[in-house]
Amino acid sequence: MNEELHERVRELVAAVPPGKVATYGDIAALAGASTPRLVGRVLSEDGLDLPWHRILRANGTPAPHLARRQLELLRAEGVLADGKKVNLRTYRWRSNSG
DNA sequence: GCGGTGACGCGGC
DNA sequence: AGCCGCGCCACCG
Repeated sequence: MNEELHERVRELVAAVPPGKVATYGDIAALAGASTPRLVGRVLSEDGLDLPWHRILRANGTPAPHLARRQLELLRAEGVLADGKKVNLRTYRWRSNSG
């Protein structure tokens, strides 16, 4: 595995500011990963020391097994969710042109 | 090398 | 609103 890529992901995830969120696809693209799945894999290994809760799926929903946790932590940062979905148009880190 | 798996994402029905 | 298939790729048995 490319440890550089691994670091890139960590850096990017850590770069997401409080009150904002990013998608796996965004992180993957910025990190240069060929697939967003790699992002999830990295977080599953070292996400413990990262603001992993700021990473959402492309539709604004968190991962099912972390959904409750995700939304709870985001809520503490001011990121409100509609049920299980977060309005990326409002909270997405950069690229929120719309 | 092969098949199954998974913090994903898009298209089709 | 749910279900399926494909692409993608490292990890595991």
